[in-house]
Amino acid sequence: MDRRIKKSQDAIMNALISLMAEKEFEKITINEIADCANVNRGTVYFHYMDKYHILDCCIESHLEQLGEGCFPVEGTVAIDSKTSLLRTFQLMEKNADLYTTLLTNKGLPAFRNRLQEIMIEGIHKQIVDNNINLKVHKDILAQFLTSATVGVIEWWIIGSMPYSAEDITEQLWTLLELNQMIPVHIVKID
Amino acid sequence: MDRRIKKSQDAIMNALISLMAEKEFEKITINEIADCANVNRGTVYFHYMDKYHILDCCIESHLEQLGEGCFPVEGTVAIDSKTSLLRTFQLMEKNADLYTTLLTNKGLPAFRNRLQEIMIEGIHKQIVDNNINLKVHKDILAQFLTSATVGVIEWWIIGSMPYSAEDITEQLWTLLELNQMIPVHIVKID
DNA sequence: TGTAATTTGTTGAAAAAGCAACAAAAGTAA
DNA sequence: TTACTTTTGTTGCTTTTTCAACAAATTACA
Repeated sequence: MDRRIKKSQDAIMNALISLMAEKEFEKITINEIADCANVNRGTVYFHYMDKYHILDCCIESHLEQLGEGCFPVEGTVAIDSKTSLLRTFQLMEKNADLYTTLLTNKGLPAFRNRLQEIMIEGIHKQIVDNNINLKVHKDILAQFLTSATVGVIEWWIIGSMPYSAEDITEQLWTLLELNQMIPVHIVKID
Repeated sequence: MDRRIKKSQDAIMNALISLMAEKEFEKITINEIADCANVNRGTVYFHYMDKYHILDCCIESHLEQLGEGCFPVEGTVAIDSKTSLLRTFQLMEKNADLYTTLLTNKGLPAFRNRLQEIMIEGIHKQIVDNNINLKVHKDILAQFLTSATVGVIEWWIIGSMPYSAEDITEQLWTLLELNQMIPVHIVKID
């Protein structure tokens, strides 16, 4: 890719993020974004339809980075191993400001939703791979586990990471394991 | 000025400085500079003749900034007041890494020389303005005072600023005052 | 020494970015 | 509401930047 494209897009997306840290997304104008990115307004329109499009690309870009950094399996942010989960927490810890902004800006569950969407793909595979004999429907369990996980992640990052990445991983992993096992135990007891 | 020009030039000059912090100027190639600046090699040649030209521009640019930040009188880096001197030390303290690099890179007295050149202009005016009745020729005194001052600045910045900007200013100012007075006293004693 | 690998300048064509100007839309305030 | 200001998209044109390719010069090294 032409290095000018990457430079401009990076500048524009970073500008949006840094503006979102200061003010509500709806109150941000294309002019401000262009100024903050030190880029001509025309350049913004050259790459993006509107600010919602920029936000989408921001989210995808950072989810992609999160995926690359944390998971060998491409295209999925899944909980397919304990160390993957740990790496996820560590990467979010490192860019806490960024993710806090993406998660807390008023009236914008976009990032949260996308994170959950992608995670649910991964967890489906995970459940299949583990060949767990379930009494609970797979889709229900998947929804249950991803909601729980995303919820914990969100709570942890917004609350200024009250535990270390290692601790939170350990605790969450225990819960995830427990919840994947419960159906098996029930079967055994029967 | 087209914002692309400023962006490219800034990137290229910063690249040179950061490379100079790592290795000898003579061993730096245009390729490295372009890579480090994240700019096409052609862009470097579009703005500069060669790496010496880049270095010149770096030096001028930072001397200009030093002048703007420190002296109301434009175009001169002069010791025309105690607070000006203090501001000079403070600005250099703030960008100590940069100035250390410019002053210490092997076999490159370019910055030092330019600093002295500019300072000598200012000190000439200073001497005239003060209407000091001198037994010593003006040009000799100017050379004497600028050499001394630049020497102290260089020693201070390279030696990791062993005194605060305030302290070094106070001490140096005392010496400068003394040396401008000496001829006067001699006259009086006579 | 001689050969290979880098670096250097330069070129031309294509893409991106800049800028100014514009009408339309949206927001503000009297 | 009406005026006024700002923002929004869009357009045409210019400049900068990129990229790839090239021969010449320099450097590395066997």
